Amino acid sequence: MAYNHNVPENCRLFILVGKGIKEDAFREAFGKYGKIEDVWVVKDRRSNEDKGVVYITFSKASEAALAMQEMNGRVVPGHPKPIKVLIANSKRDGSVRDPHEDEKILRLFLIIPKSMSEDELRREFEQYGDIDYATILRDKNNGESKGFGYVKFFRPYHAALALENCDRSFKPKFAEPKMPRGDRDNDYEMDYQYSRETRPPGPFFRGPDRGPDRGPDRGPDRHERGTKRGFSEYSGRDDYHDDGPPRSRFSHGPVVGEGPMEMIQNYANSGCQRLHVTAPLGLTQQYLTRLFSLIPGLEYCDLNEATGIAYARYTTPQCAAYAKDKLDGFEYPLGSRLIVRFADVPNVPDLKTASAMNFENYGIPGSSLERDECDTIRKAALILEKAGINPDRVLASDNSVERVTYCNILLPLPKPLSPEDSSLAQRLFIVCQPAAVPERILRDAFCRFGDLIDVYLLSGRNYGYAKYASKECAMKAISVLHGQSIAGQRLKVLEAEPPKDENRREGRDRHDSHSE
DNA sequence: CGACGGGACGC
DNA sequence: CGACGGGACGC
Repeated sequence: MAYNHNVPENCRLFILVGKGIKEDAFREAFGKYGKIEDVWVVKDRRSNEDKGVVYITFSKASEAALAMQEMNGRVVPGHPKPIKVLIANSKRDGSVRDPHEDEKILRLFLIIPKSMSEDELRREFEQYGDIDYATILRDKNNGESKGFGYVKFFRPYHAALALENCDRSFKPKFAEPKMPRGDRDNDYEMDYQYSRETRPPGPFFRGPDRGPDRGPDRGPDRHERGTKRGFSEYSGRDDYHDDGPPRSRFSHGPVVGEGPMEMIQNYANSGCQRLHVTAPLGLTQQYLTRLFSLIPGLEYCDLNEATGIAYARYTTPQCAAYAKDKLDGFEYPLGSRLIVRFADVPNVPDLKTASAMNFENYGIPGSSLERDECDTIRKAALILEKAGINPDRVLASDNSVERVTYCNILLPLPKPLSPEDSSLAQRLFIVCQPAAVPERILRDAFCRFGDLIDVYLLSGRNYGYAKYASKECAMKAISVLHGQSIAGQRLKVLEAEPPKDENRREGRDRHDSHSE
Protein backbone atom coordinates (compact mmCIF):
# COMPACT_ATOMS: atom_id res chain seq x y z
CA MET A 1 0.00 0.00 0.00
CA ALA A 2 2.53 2.56 -1.01
CA TYR A 3 -0.17 4.82 -2.23
CA ASN A 4 -2.78 5.50 0.32
CA HIS A 5 -5.46 8.11 0.38
CA ASN A 6 -5.97 7.53 4.07
CA VAL A 7 -2.79 9.10 5.32
CA PRO A 8 -3.39 11.07 8.49
CA GLU A 9 -3.95 14.79 8.24
CA ASN A 10 -1.11 17.28 8.24
CA CYS A 11 1.53 14.70 7.47
CA ARG A 12 2.75 16.30 4.28
CA LEU A 13 5.26 19.10 3.97
CA PHE A 14 5.35 21.67 1.23
CA ILE A 15 8.91 22.77 0.73
CA LEU A 16 10.16 25.65 -1.35
CA VAL A 17 13.62 25.13 -2.69
CA GLY A 18 15.48 26.34 -5.75
CA LYS A 19 16.22 24.37 -8.86
CA GLY A 20 18.54 21.42 -9.06
CA ILE A 21 16.84 19.49 -6.30
CA LYS A 22 18.60 16.41 -5.03
CA GLU A 23 16.06 14.05 -3.62
CA ASP A 24 18.53 12.05 -1.57
CA ALA A 25 19.72 15.13 0.25
CA PHE A 26 16.13 15.76 1.31
CA ARG A 27 15.59 12.20 2.41
CA GLU A 28 18.73 12.44 4.45
CA ALA A 29 17.92 15.78 6.01
CA PHE A 30 14.27 15.05 6.79
CA GLY A 31 14.47 11.36 7.54
CA LYS A 32 15.71 11.86 11.06
CA TYR A 33 12.46 13.50 12.11
CA GLY A 34 10.34 10.50 11.34
CA LYS A 35 9.29 7.89 8.87
CA ILE A 36 9.15 9.28 5.38
CA GLU A 37 6.37 7.78 3.29
CA ASP A 38 6.95 9.70 0.10
CA VAL A 39 9.24 12.29 -1.45
CA TRP A 40 8.04 14.03 -4.55
CA VAL A 41 10.20 16.48 -6.41
CA VAL A 42 7.82 18.49 -8.55
CA LYS A 43 8.89 18.88 -12.15
CA ASP A 44 7.48 20.78 -15.05
CA ARG A 45 5.43 18.48 -17.23
CA ARG A 46 7.04 19.51 -20.51
CA SER A 47 10.52 20.72 -19.75
CA ASN A 48 11.04 18.26 -16.91
CA GLU A 49 12.74 21.04 -14.97
CA ASP A 50 12.36 21.38 -11.24
CA LYS A 51 9.61 23.70 -10.21
CA GLY A 52 11.45 24.42 -7.01
CA VAL A 53 9.00 22.51 -4.86
CA VAL A 54 9.29 19.28 -2.91
CA TYR A 55 6.54 17.44 -1.08
CA ILE A 56 7.50 15.10 1.72
CA THR A 57 4.91 12.89 3.36
CA PHE A 58 5.59 11.55 6.84
CA SER A 59 3.78 8.76 8.61
CA LYS A 60 2.53 11.07 11.33
CA ALA A 61 1.63 14.71 11.73
CA SER A 62 4.02 15.10 14.66
CA GLU A 63 6.92 14.02 12.50
CA ALA A 64 6.02 16.48 9.79
CA ALA A 65 5.55 19.29 12.30
CA LEU A 66 8.85 18.54 13.99
CA ALA A 67 10.61 18.47 10.65
CA MET A 68 9.06 21.80 9.73
CA GLN A 69 10.05 23.32 13.04
CA GLU A 70 13.61 22.14 12.73
CA MET A 71 14.24 22.46 9.00
CA ASN A 72 12.52 25.66 8.00
CA GLY A 73 15.09 28.27 7.06
CA ARG A 74 17.87 25.73 7.06
CA VAL A 75 20.13 24.87 4.19
CA VAL A 76 19.97 21.39 2.76
CA PRO A 77 23.41 20.13 1.69
CA GLY A 78 23.94 20.73 -2.01
CA HIS A 79 21.31 23.44 -2.16
CA PRO A 80 22.47 27.04 -1.97
CA LYS A 81 19.43 28.75 -0.53
CA PRO A 82 17.66 28.25 2.76
CA ILE A 83 14.47 26.32 2.31
CA LYS A 84 10.98 27.25 3.39
CA VAL A 85 8.96 24.50 4.97
CA LEU A 86 5.21 24.48 5.52
CA ILE A 87 2.56 21.91 6.28
CA ALA A 88 1.00 21.20 2.91
CA ASN A 89 -2.65 21.81 2.24
CA SER A 90 -4.62 18.73 1.46
CA LYS A 91 -4.71 18.01 -2.24
CA ARG A 92 -8.37 18.82 -2.21
CA ASP A 93 -7.75 22.33 -0.94
CA GLY A 94 -5.08 22.97 -3.53
CA SER A 95 -3.06 26.10 -3.04
CA VAL A 96 -5.84 28.12 -1.46
CA ARG A 97 -4.62 30.08 1.48
CA ASP A 98 -7.09 30.27 4.26
CA PRO A 99 -6.86 33.25 6.58
CA HIS A 100 -7.39 30.78 9.40
CA GLU A 101 -5.16 28.08 8.11
CA ASP A 102 -3.13 27.98 11.27
CA GLU A 103 -6.14 26.51 13.03
CA LYS A 104 -5.86 23.44 10.86
CA ILE A 105 -2.55 22.58 12.46
CA LEU A 106 -2.73 24.24 15.88
CA ARG A 107 -6.24 23.55 17.06
CA LEU A 108 -7.86 20.28 18.07
CA PHE A 109 -11.52 19.44 18.18
CA LEU A 110 -12.24 17.18 21.13
CA ILE A 111 -14.98 15.16 22.72
CA ILE A 112 -14.88 16.08 26.38
CA PRO A 113 -16.56 14.46 29.38
CA LYS A 114 -19.41 16.69 30.47
CA SER A 115 -18.01 16.90 33.96
CA MET A 116 -14.66 18.30 32.81
CA SER A 117 -13.91 21.99 33.29
CA GLU A 118 -11.83 24.12 30.98
CA ASP A 119 -9.09 24.26 33.57
CA GLU A 120 -9.01 20.49 33.77
CA LEU A 121 -8.98 20.33 30.01
CA ARG A 122 -6.07 22.73 29.88
CA ARG A 123 -4.16 20.80 32.52
CA GLU A 124 -4.77 17.58 30.64
CA PHE A 125 -3.38 18.95 27.40
CA GLU A 126 -0.59 21.20 28.55
CA GLN A 127 1.58 18.15 29.03
CA TYR A 128 2.01 18.19 25.27
CA GLY A 129 3.00 21.82 24.99
CA ASP A 130 2.04 25.43 25.53
CA ILE A 131 -1.65 26.03 25.11
CA ASP A 132 -3.19 29.14 23.65
CA TYR A 133 -6.70 28.38 24.82
CA ALA A 134 -8.90 25.51 25.90
CA THR A 135 -12.60 26.03 25.43
CA ILE A 136 -15.63 23.90 26.11
CA LEU A 137 -18.87 24.69 24.37
CA ARG A 138 -21.78 25.18 26.68
CA ASP A 139 -25.50 25.46 26.46
CA LYS A 140 -26.46 29.09 26.25
CA ASN A 141 -29.26 28.72 28.75
CA ASN A 142 -28.09 26.46 31.52
CA GLY A 143 -24.34 26.59 30.94
CA GLU A 144 -24.03 22.83 30.72
CA SER A 145 -21.18 21.40 28.73
CA LYS A 146 -22.13 20.26 25.28
CA GLY A 147 -19.52 17.57 25.51
CA PHE A 148 -17.04 18.97 23.07
CA GLY A 149 -14.60 21.79 22.67
CA TYR A 150 -11.30 23.02 21.33
CA VAL A 151 -7.71 23.22 22.44
CA LYS A 152 -5.35 25.45 20.53
CA PHE A 153 -1.60 25.20 20.84
CA PHE A 154 1.09 27.63 19.81
CA ARG A 155 3.08 25.05 17.90
CA PRO A 156 1.97 22.54 15.30
CA TYR A 157 4.30 19.96 16.79
CA HIS A 158 2.61 20.19 20.16
CA ALA A 159 -0.85 19.99 18.66
CA ALA A 160 0.18 16.90 16.74
CA LEU A 161 1.71 15.29 19.83
CA ALA A 162 -1.51 15.91 21.71
CA LEU A 163 -3.55 14.49 18.87
CA GLU A 164 -1.49 11.34 18.74
CA ASN A 165 -0.96 10.77 22.44
CA CYS A 166 -4.01 12.01 24.30
CA ASP A 167 -6.56 9.61 25.64
CA ARG A 168 -8.43 8.20 22.68
CA SER A 169 -11.75 8.93 24.31
CA PHE A 170 -11.17 12.57 23.35
CA LYS A 171 -11.53 11.47 19.75
CA PRO A 172 -9.14 14.21 18.73
CA LYS A 173 -9.23 15.76 15.30
CA PHE A 174 -7.57 18.73 13.79
CA ALA A 175 -10.29 21.36 13.92
CA GLU A 176 -11.71 22.84 10.80
CA PRO A 177 -11.08 26.56 10.63
CA LYS A 178 -13.82 28.51 12.29
CA MET A 179 -14.90 30.59 9.33
CA PRO A 180 -15.82 29.00 6.05
CA ARG A 181 -13.26 29.27 3.34
CA GLY A 182 -13.34 32.52 1.45
CA ASP A 183 -15.49 34.19 4.06
CA ARG A 184 -13.21 37.12 4.49
CA ASP A 185 -13.33 39.25 7.57
CA ASN A 186 -11.60 42.56 7.44
CA ASP A 187 -10.28 42.39 10.95
CA TYR A 188 -8.60 39.14 10.25
CA GLU A 189 -7.25 40.34 6.99
CA MET A 190 -5.67 43.34 8.68
CA ASP A 191 -4.29 41.27 11.46
CA TYR A 192 -2.88 38.89 8.94
CA GLN A 193 -0.90 41.62 7.23
CA TYR A 194 0.18 43.11 10.46
CA SER A 195 1.43 39.94 12.00
CA ARG A 196 3.36 38.96 8.95
CA GLU A 197 5.11 42.24 8.54
CA THR A 198 5.98 43.46 11.95
CA ARG A 199 5.40 40.53 14.19
CA PRO A 200 4.48 42.19 17.44
CA PRO A 201 5.25 40.45 20.69
CA GLY A 202 2.54 37.93 21.22
CA PRO A 203 1.90 34.37 22.19
CA PHE A 204 4.51 33.12 19.82
CA PHE A 205 7.18 34.85 21.76
CA ARG A 206 6.26 33.51 25.11
CA GLY A 207 8.55 30.95 26.55
CA PRO A 208 7.15 27.48 26.54
CA ASP A 209 7.02 26.83 30.23
CA ARG A 210 6.16 29.98 31.97
CA GLY A 211 3.42 28.32 33.90
CA PRO A 212 0.75 30.55 35.31
CA ASP A 213 2.88 33.62 34.88
CA ARG A 214 1.59 34.45 31.49
CA GLY A 215 1.61 38.15 31.88
CA PRO A 216 -1.08 40.68 32.53
CA ASP A 217 -2.72 40.25 29.18
CA ARG A 218 -4.21 36.92 30.02
CA GLY A 219 -7.86 37.35 30.60
CA PRO A 220 -11.27 36.70 29.30
CA ASP A 221 -10.19 37.85 25.89
CA ARG A 222 -7.60 35.21 25.45
CA HIS A 223 -9.72 33.15 23.17
CA GLU A 224 -10.10 36.06 20.87
CA ARG A 225 -6.50 37.01 21.05
CA GLY A 226 -5.39 33.51 20.50
CA THR A 227 -7.50 33.21 17.47
CA LYS A 228 -6.12 36.30 15.91
CA ARG A 229 -2.57 36.52 16.93
CA GLY A 230 0.23 35.19 14.95
CA PHE A 231 -1.71 33.11 12.55
CA SER A 232 0.10 32.01 9.49
CA GLU A 233 3.23 32.38 11.49
CA TYR A 234 3.89 28.72 11.77
CA SER A 235 6.26 28.62 8.88
CA GLY A 236 8.90 30.77 10.44
CA ARG A 237 11.44 28.80 12.34
CA ASP A 238 11.62 31.45 15.01
CA ASP A 239 7.94 31.14 15.58
CA TYR A 240 7.75 27.56 16.54
CA HIS A 241 11.05 26.91 18.10
CA ASP A 242 10.75 26.24 21.77
CA ASP A 243 13.42 28.36 23.29
CA GLY A 244 14.52 31.91 23.02
CA PRO A 245 18.04 32.69 21.97
CA PRO A 246 20.63 31.42 22.22
CA ARG A 247 19.31 28.53 20.29
CA SER A 248 20.25 25.00 19.72
CA ARG A 249 22.19 24.24 16.64
CA PHE A 250 19.01 23.11 14.99
CA SER A 251 17.78 26.62 14.74
CA HIS A 252 21.14 28.06 13.83
CA GLY A 253 21.54 25.92 10.81
CA PRO A 254 24.51 23.67 10.38
CA VAL A 255 27.21 24.20 12.93
CA VAL A 256 30.63 23.00 12.11
CA GLY A 257 33.28 22.43 14.67
CA GLU A 258 31.13 23.21 17.64
CA GLY A 259 31.40 20.54 20.29
CA PRO A 260 28.75 19.36 22.71
CA MET A 261 30.17 21.40 25.54
CA GLU A 262 29.80 24.61 23.65
CA MET A 263 26.41 23.59 22.58
CA ILE A 264 25.24 22.96 26.09
CA GLN A 265 26.75 26.20 27.26
CA ASN A 266 24.99 28.03 24.52
CA TYR A 267 21.63 26.89 25.73
CA ALA A 268 19.50 29.53 27.31
CA ASN A 269 19.34 29.30 31.05
CA SER A 270 15.72 28.47 31.58
CA GLY A 271 16.21 28.62 35.32
CA CYS A 272 14.89 25.12 35.49
CA GLN A 273 16.92 22.01 36.22
CA ARG A 274 14.06 19.61 36.53
CA LEU A 275 12.25 18.01 33.65
CA HIS A 276 8.79 16.50 33.53
CA VAL A 277 8.70 13.44 31.33
CA THR A 278 5.74 11.58 29.91
CA ALA A 279 6.97 8.15 28.92
CA PRO A 280 5.19 5.48 26.93
CA LEU A 281 3.56 2.75 28.95
CA GLY A 282 5.88 -0.10 29.61
CA LEU A 283 9.07 1.90 29.57
CA THR A 284 11.10 1.04 32.61
CA GLN A 285 12.95 3.06 35.18
CA GLN A 286 16.19 1.48 34.13
CA TYR A 287 15.78 2.26 30.47
CA LEU A 288 14.69 5.81 31.04
CA THR A 289 17.60 6.49 33.37
CA ARG A 290 20.02 5.15 30.80
CA LEU A 291 18.53 7.34 28.16
CA PHE A 292 18.60 10.51 30.21
CA SER A 293 22.10 9.83 31.43
CA LEU A 294 23.24 10.12 27.83
CA ILE A 295 22.97 13.83 28.40
CA PRO A 296 25.71 15.01 30.77
CA GLY A 297 24.78 16.21 34.21
CA LEU A 298 21.93 13.92 35.16
CA GLU A 299 21.31 13.91 38.90
CA TYR A 300 18.38 11.57 38.98
CA CYS A 301 15.57 10.22 36.87
CA ASP A 302 12.54 8.88 38.71
CA LEU A 303 9.84 7.14 36.79
CA ASN A 304 6.48 6.14 38.14
CA GLU A 305 5.99 3.09 36.00
CA ALA A 306 2.29 2.96 36.74
CA THR A 307 1.59 6.39 35.33
CA GLY A 308 4.46 6.81 32.91
CA ILE A 309 5.35 10.14 34.50
CA ALA A 310 8.97 10.79 35.39
CA TYR A 311 11.02 13.62 36.79
CA ALA A 312 14.63 14.07 35.80
CA ARG A 313 17.00 16.60 37.29
CA TYR A 314 20.25 17.90 35.87
CA THR A 315 23.08 19.76 37.51
CA THR A 316 22.49 22.90 35.46
CA PRO A 317 19.58 24.49 33.65
CA GLN A 318 21.55 24.36 30.44
CA CYS A 319 21.95 20.63 30.70
CA ALA A 320 18.25 20.30 31.41
CA ALA A 321 17.42 22.47 28.42
CA TYR A 322 19.73 20.42 26.27
CA ALA A 323 18.17 17.20 27.46
CA LYS A 324 14.71 18.56 26.83
CA ASP A 325 15.65 19.62 23.34
CA LYS A 326 17.25 16.33 22.45
CA LEU A 327 14.93 13.89 24.14
CA ASP A 328 11.56 15.54 23.69
CA GLY A 329 9.89 13.66 20.91
CA PHE A 330 12.39 10.84 21.05
CA GLU A 331 10.67 7.82 19.67
CA TYR A 332 10.89 4.65 21.63
CA PRO A 333 9.43 2.21 21.25
CA LEU A 334 8.43 2.77 17.69
CA GLY A 335 5.23 4.72 17.58
CA SER A 336 5.55 6.23 21.04
CA ARG A 337 7.37 9.38 21.87
CA LEU A 338 8.80 10.74 25.04
CA ILE A 339 7.39 14.10 25.98
CA VAL A 340 9.83 16.24 27.90
CA ARG A 341 8.97 19.58 29.51
CA PHE A 342 10.48 21.82 32.11
CA ALA A 343 9.02 20.77 35.41
CA ASP A 344 9.16 24.12 37.13
CA VAL A 345 8.39 27.64 36.20
CA PRO A 346 11.70 28.98 35.03
CA ASN A 347 13.31 31.83 36.88
CA VAL A 348 14.87 34.86 35.34
CA PRO A 349 17.79 33.61 33.33
CA ASP A 350 21.27 34.27 34.50
CA LEU A 351 24.34 33.50 32.56
CA LYS A 352 25.80 30.60 34.40
CA THR A 353 27.11 27.99 32.07
CA ALA A 354 27.38 24.30 32.34
CA SER A 355 30.29 23.02 34.32
CA ALA A 356 32.91 21.01 32.56
CA MET A 357 31.61 17.72 31.36
CA ASN A 358 32.73 15.25 28.89
CA PHE A 359 30.64 13.30 26.49
CA GLU A 360 33.42 10.77 26.13
CA ASN A 361 32.55 9.54 29.58
CA TYR A 362 29.13 8.56 28.56
CA GLY A 363 30.08 5.73 26.35
CA ILE A 364 28.43 6.87 23.20
CA PRO A 365 30.37 5.33 20.37
CA GLY A 366 31.69 7.88 17.97
CA SER A 367 30.57 10.49 20.39
CA SER A 368 31.81 13.50 18.55
CA LEU A 369 28.16 14.39 18.23
CA GLU A 370 29.02 17.39 16.18
CA ARG A 371 26.67 16.75 13.36
CA ASP A 372 23.54 15.39 14.79
CA GLU A 373 22.99 14.60 18.40
CA CYS A 374 19.51 13.35 17.82
CA ASP A 375 20.74 10.75 15.47
CA THR A 376 23.54 9.81 17.81
CA ILE A 377 21.19 9.40 20.69
CA ARG A 378 18.96 7.25 18.57
CA LYS A 379 21.90 5.07 17.71
CA ALA A 380 22.91 4.94 21.32
CA ALA A 381 19.44 3.77 22.22
CA LEU A 382 19.69 1.04 19.65
CA ILE A 383 23.01 -0.03 21.06
CA LEU A 384 21.55 -0.08 24.54
CA GLU A 385 18.73 -2.14 23.23
CA LYS A 386 21.05 -4.62 21.62
CA ALA A 387 23.03 -4.82 24.82
CA GLY A 388 19.86 -5.90 26.55
CA ILE A 389 19.38 -2.63 28.35
CA ASN A 390 15.84 -2.37 27.40
CA PRO A 391 12.49 -1.61 28.70
CA ASP A 392 11.38 -4.92 30.07
CA ARG A 393 8.54 -5.08 27.67
CA VAL A 394 10.27 -8.03 26.15
CA LEU A 395 10.72 -10.87 28.55
CA ALA A 396 11.79 -14.43 28.31
CA SER A 397 13.03 -16.47 25.44
CA ASP A 398 9.59 -16.47 23.95
CA ASN A 399 9.44 -13.47 21.71
CA SER A 400 5.69 -13.64 21.34
CA VAL A 401 4.87 -12.34 24.79
CA GLU A 402 6.12 -9.57 27.00
CA ARG A 403 5.74 -8.13 30.42
CA VAL A 404 4.02 -4.82 30.71
CA THR A 405 4.00 -2.87 33.88
CA TYR A 406 0.28 -2.44 34.17
CA CYS A 407 -0.68 -6.10 33.99
CA ASN A 408 -0.13 -9.11 36.21
CA ILE A 409 0.44 -11.54 33.36
CA LEU A 410 2.50 -11.70 30.21
CA LEU A 411 0.71 -10.40 27.17
CA PRO A 412 1.10 -10.89 23.43
CA LEU A 413 2.88 -8.07 21.61
CA PRO A 414 0.80 -5.10 20.53
CA LYS A 415 -0.88 -5.37 17.17
CA PRO A 416 -2.17 -2.62 14.94
CA LEU A 417 -5.75 -1.52 15.28
CA SER A 418 -8.27 -2.22 12.58
CA PRO A 419 -9.63 0.84 10.80
CA GLU A 420 -12.51 2.50 12.54
CA ASP A 421 -14.88 1.60 9.73
CA SER A 422 -14.09 -2.11 9.81
CA SER A 423 -17.14 -4.27 10.05
CA LEU A 424 -17.84 -5.46 13.56
CA ALA A 425 -17.43 -9.18 14.15
CA GLN A 426 -17.62 -9.40 17.92
CA ARG A 427 -18.28 -7.05 20.76
CA LEU A 428 -17.01 -7.64 24.27
CA PHE A 429 -18.41 -6.30 27.49
CA ILE A 430 -15.75 -5.12 29.91
CA VAL A 431 -16.01 -4.40 33.60
CA CYS A 432 -13.16 -2.96 35.66
CA GLN A 433 -13.51 -3.56 39.36
CA PRO A 434 -13.66 -1.65 41.46
CA ALA A 435 -12.74 1.34 39.34
CA ALA A 436 -12.23 2.41 35.76
CA VAL A 437 -8.92 1.96 33.96
CA PRO A 438 -7.52 4.65 31.65
CA GLU A 439 -8.45 3.95 28.09
CA ARG A 440 -4.92 4.07 26.81
CA ILE A 441 -4.17 1.07 29.01
CA LEU A 442 -7.29 -0.77 27.90
CA ARG A 443 -6.34 -0.06 24.34
CA ASP A 444 -2.81 -1.29 24.86
CA ALA A 445 -4.11 -4.49 26.42
CA PHE A 446 -6.99 -5.26 24.08
CA CYS A 447 -5.13 -4.52 20.85
CA ARG A 448 -2.73 -7.36 21.50
CA PHE A 449 -5.03 -10.05 20.18
CA GLY A 450 -5.38 -8.39 16.81
CA ASP A 451 -8.20 -6.76 14.85
CA LEU A 452 -9.29 -4.44 17.64
CA ILE A 453 -11.46 -1.67 16.26
CA ASP A 454 -12.17 0.30 19.40
CA VAL A 455 -12.30 -0.06 23.15
CA TYR A 456 -13.93 2.40 25.51
CA LEU A 457 -15.62 2.79 28.84
CA LEU A 458 -18.86 4.67 29.15
CA SER A 459 -18.09 8.09 30.46
CA GLY A 460 -17.92 8.17 34.21
CA ARG A 461 -18.47 4.40 34.42
CA ASN A 462 -16.28 1.42 35.11
CA TYR A 463 -17.69 -0.65 32.29
CA GLY A 464 -17.60 -0.48 28.54
CA TYR A 465 -17.02 -2.34 25.32
CA ALA A 466 -14.33 -3.62 23.01
CA LYS A 467 -15.07 -4.03 19.33
CA TYR A 468 -13.23 -6.54 17.20
CA ALA A 469 -13.19 -7.13 13.49
CA SER A 470 -12.66 -10.82 14.00
CA LYS A 471 -14.34 -13.25 16.34
CA GLU A 472 -11.21 -15.32 16.99
CA CYS A 473 -9.28 -12.28 18.18
CA ALA A 474 -12.11 -11.29 20.46
CA MET A 475 -12.39 -14.75 21.96
CA LYS A 476 -8.67 -14.82 22.51
CA ALA A 477 -8.93 -11.54 24.37
CA ILE A 478 -11.54 -13.08 26.66
CA SER A 479 -9.49 -16.15 27.33
CA VAL A 480 -6.37 -14.17 28.19
CA LEU A 481 -7.70 -11.07 29.90
CA HIS A 482 -10.78 -12.19 31.78
CA GLY A 483 -10.09 -12.31 35.47
CA GLN A 484 -6.70 -10.64 35.19
CA SER A 485 -5.57 -7.46 36.82
CA ILE A 486 -4.93 -4.31 34.83
CA ALA A 487 -3.67 -1.08 36.36
CA GLY A 488 -4.65 -2.49 39.70
CA GLN A 489 -8.22 -3.30 38.70
CA ARG A 490 -9.81 -6.67 38.28
CA LEU A 491 -11.01 -7.20 34.76
CA LYS A 492 -14.12 -8.98 33.56
CA VAL A 493 -14.29 -9.62 29.85
CA LEU A 494 -17.41 -11.21 28.39
CA GLU A 495 -19.14 -11.48 25.07
CA ALA A 496 -21.46 -8.49 24.88
CA GLU A 497 -25.18 -8.91 24.59
CA PRO A 498 -26.68 -7.34 21.51
CA PRO A 499 -27.35 -3.63 21.92
CA LYS A 500 -30.48 -2.80 23.82
CA ASP A 501 -32.44 -0.66 21.46
CA GLU A 502 -31.34 -1.63 18.04
CA ASN A 503 -33.73 -2.19 15.19
CA ARG A 504 -32.74 -5.70 14.52
CA ARG A 505 -32.60 -7.10 11.04
CA GLU A 506 -31.82 -10.76 10.99
CA GLY A 507 -30.83 -10.71 7.34
CA ARG A 508 -27.98 -13.16 7.19
CA ASP A 509 -25.88 -12.06 4.28
CA ARG A 510 -26.27 -8.37 4.44
CA HIS A 511 -22.80 -7.05 4.86
CA ASP A 512 -21.98 -3.40 5.09
CA SER A 513 -21.23 -1.88 1.76
CA HIS A 514 -19.03 1.10 2.25
CA SER A 515 -20.49 4.26 0.95
CA GLU A 516 -18.95 6.91 -1.27
C1' DC B 1 -23.13 -7.32 40.87
C1' DG B 2 -22.13 -4.41 35.51
C1' DA B 3 -25.20 -3.26 29.71
C1' DC B 4 -24.72 0.38 25.57
C1' DG B 5 -20.51 7.33 23.74
C1' DG B 6 -19.83 11.97 22.29
C1' DG B 7 -19.27 15.56 17.17
C1' DA B 8 -18.15 22.06 15.08
C1' DC B 9 -17.45 27.37 17.35
C1' DG B 10 -23.86 33.46 19.69
C1' DC B 11 -22.51 38.29 15.09
C1' DC C 1 10.38 32.38 -3.82
C1' DG C 2 3.89 29.73 -2.70
C1' DA C 3 1.01 24.11 -4.72
C1' DC C 4 0.03 18.66 -6.88
C1' DG C 5 2.94 12.92 -9.89
C1' DG C 6 2.70 8.17 -9.96
C1' DG C 7 -0.10 4.75 -8.99
C1' DA C 8 -4.35 2.36 -8.99
C1' DC C 9 -9.83 -0.79 -6.32
C1' DG C 10 -10.68 -7.47 -6.74
C1' DC C 11 -9.14 -13.38 -6.39
